[in-house]
Amino acid sequence: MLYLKKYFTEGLIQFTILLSLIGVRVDVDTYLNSQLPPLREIILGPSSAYTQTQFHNLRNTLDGYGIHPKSVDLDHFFAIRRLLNQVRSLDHLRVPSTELNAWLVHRDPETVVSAASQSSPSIALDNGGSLEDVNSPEPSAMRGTGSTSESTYNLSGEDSLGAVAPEANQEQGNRDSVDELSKEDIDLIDILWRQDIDLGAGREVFNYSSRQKDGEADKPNEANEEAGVREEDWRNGINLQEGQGITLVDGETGESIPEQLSSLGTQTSMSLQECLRLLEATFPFGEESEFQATEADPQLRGPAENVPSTSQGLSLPAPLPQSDAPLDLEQQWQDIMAIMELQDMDMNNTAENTNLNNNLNNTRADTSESGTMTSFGVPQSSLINQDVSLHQASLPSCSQDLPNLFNSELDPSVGQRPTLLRLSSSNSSNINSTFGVTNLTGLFLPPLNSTNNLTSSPVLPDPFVSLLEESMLDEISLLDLAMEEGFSQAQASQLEDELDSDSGLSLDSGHSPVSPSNSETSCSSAASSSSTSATFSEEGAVGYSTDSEVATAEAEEGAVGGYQPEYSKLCRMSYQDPSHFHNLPQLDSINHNHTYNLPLASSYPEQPQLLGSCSKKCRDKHLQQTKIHPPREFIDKQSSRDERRARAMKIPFSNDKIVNLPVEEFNELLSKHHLSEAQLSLIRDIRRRGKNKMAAQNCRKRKLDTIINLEQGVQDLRRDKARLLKEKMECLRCIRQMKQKVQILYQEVFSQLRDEEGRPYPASEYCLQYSADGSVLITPRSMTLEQSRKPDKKPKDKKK
DNA sequence: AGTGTCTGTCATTCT
DNA sequence: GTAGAATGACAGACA
Repeated sequence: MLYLKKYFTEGLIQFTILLSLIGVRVDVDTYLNSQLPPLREIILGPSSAYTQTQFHNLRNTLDGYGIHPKSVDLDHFFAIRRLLNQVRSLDHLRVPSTELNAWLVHRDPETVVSAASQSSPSIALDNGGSLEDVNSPEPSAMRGTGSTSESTYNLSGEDSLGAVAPEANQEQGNRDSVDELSKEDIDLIDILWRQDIDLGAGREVFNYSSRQKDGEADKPNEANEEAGVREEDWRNGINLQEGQGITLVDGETGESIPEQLSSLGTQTSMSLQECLRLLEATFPFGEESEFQATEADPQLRGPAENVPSTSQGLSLPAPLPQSDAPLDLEQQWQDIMAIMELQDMDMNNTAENTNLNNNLNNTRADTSESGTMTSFGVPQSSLINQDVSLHQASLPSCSQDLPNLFNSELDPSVGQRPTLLRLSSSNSSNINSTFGVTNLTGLFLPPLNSTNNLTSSPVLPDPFVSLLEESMLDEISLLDLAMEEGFSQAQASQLEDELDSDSGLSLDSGHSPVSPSNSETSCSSAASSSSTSATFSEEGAVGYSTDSEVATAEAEEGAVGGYQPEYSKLCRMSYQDPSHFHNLPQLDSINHNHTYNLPLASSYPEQPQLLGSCSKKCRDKHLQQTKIHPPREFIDKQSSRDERRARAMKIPFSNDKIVNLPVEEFNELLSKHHLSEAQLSLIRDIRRRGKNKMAAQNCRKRKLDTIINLEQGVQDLRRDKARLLKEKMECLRCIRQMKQKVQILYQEVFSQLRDEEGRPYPASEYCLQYSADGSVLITPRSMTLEQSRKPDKKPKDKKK
């Protein structure tokens, strides 16, 4: 059933995408500002970001059930996680992967092509992955958007967001009354707004709630005809809001207000908001300002230009300087990964259970704390697995609206909402290929984009863009992150294939940390092989052996028969301490014998301990073997080739002594015994080979240690890099804020300046100049800084 | 049958 | 000069 729905939904989404591609714009974003809470709840869940749910803790405390009774996906997620933890408790990394592909499909409200309405409820889609949930199913908060488009909060009264795929099993639950929830959410938002007012947040943050509160009578889904009017109104508001320096006409009251100030919203600090209010009261931003961002990002505006705009002739400035240059999406993604990884390391060093979603959430949380960055507000535990595949069908104006979506209006919505976003490693390439640039930047820099609407100067660099431009996380970063974050084996391997690692080291190619291959496996396999290799034909003596004697000796060994070299190897391998590599899951599957300096199997008295360190299966095998064969034969089986040669040559001391005795003692030992030349030669060969064997083992161990250390160094460097990137983002953000403040103050000062006749100075002819002593001078633009001051300029002290 | 891994061994260099 | 360590290269066993 789910599959049927999936495919059906896929068809719908593809159809919607097709519509958007041929110019029939399906634009959701224009709804976001006025209708945001419902839509937001559709996408991310009910507005409860301010509610302190214990959602985050549930992931760790519960076994996955009962987190959110309305969310089937969440239950599924926790069930997966529970199973995952169980599996991990077995020291196996097995990550069941759910896959989600979120498609952002926009439609043009004017060209009423409701993708959802034209298609049937169950939207099936996805070429690569299954669109399981875009809306992050919240039955109470959303209404089976897949079931009917009109049911989705009646966004504009007549059409709604299409192409949102629901969970099939939530359709019924999603048919709940949206009106009730909308109202509840409105009330909740209003309450929260009041709280935030107390905390100093501006009302601008809650445009929607204020709107709803002011006109609570006209709920979104009450009357379509009213909604049509209101839709037009808020479109005005939006577009004016987006316009730079354009006086905003309130959509409902018709008042001319500098609404664009409000677009700063939450991303500005309180002082800045106060400043904005001051500006709001002082001047209407009616004239062109030199600070206004004049050109929209071509990438962002491009689609909008090709499509009938909803702005009723008003421009969509969208000053997003970060998009001026085409971004390397892969770099973006890798940088994001790096930051996530950093935060993951910061929050949980053990971090075996952390996943990418947690990282995402951590990132969001951090940025939310920082106040001006993104504030996704997605519950940390709500994001389940690691695979997010956001397929963006069209993004005409998403870059402008998406910020708002994820900004203040979105924050409160996601507290309870299990947005099941997953980063699919299998779709990692899809992410790169299908992620719109604006999508990423909009996701992670929404507030900044919004502030750009007001006063951002074009020269202001977007921190994230510059960050992304400069940060080049290597492929190993992504791959290792995927491995560390618990990607499934298939996903990781696929990711690895995609990354086309050129590393000559194949530490983990054969085995995966997920694979249940451990020392026990090797032991058991060796044991099984030993049982099958009952007859073993010893190879001829090689090397320095003295040949005839040895040949005869080995002929005798053949008479003994049944030599099983696996057995000694097996038992010696049991000495290895796998915990040594537990911190490196990539190395878990390497079952080398790192007990290089331990006594070899030739030291017979140690065999019980050797076997004692074997696994149970190994010991059982050993007992069985000892029952069958006499001890002498067993000793032969435990012997190495040199030992057997030594025995054949009747060397009167053990190979252990031959190899490990100091030179003086060794020579003394040789002098004590009357040995033939062949025996002496064999002894020296045995000693040489034994020494070299240990040397080779040590050499390999050193190699491995070197690799481990290098890997650790890479991790450290990656962590440092991510930290530095984060710091850079913060710095850039602060710089941007400061510039904005300066610009605002500039405009405030400039707007209040009057010449002798009481007329304001035209901004096109005059500008303010700052002097070193803090004073501000107004000078004609034609004059350079070095030119003499004009006689009519008015120095004015500037307060900050 | 082909391939990758592990291990032992040899050759060589260096200490 | 010898012993031994270190290491690259090779081959056999094995999965």
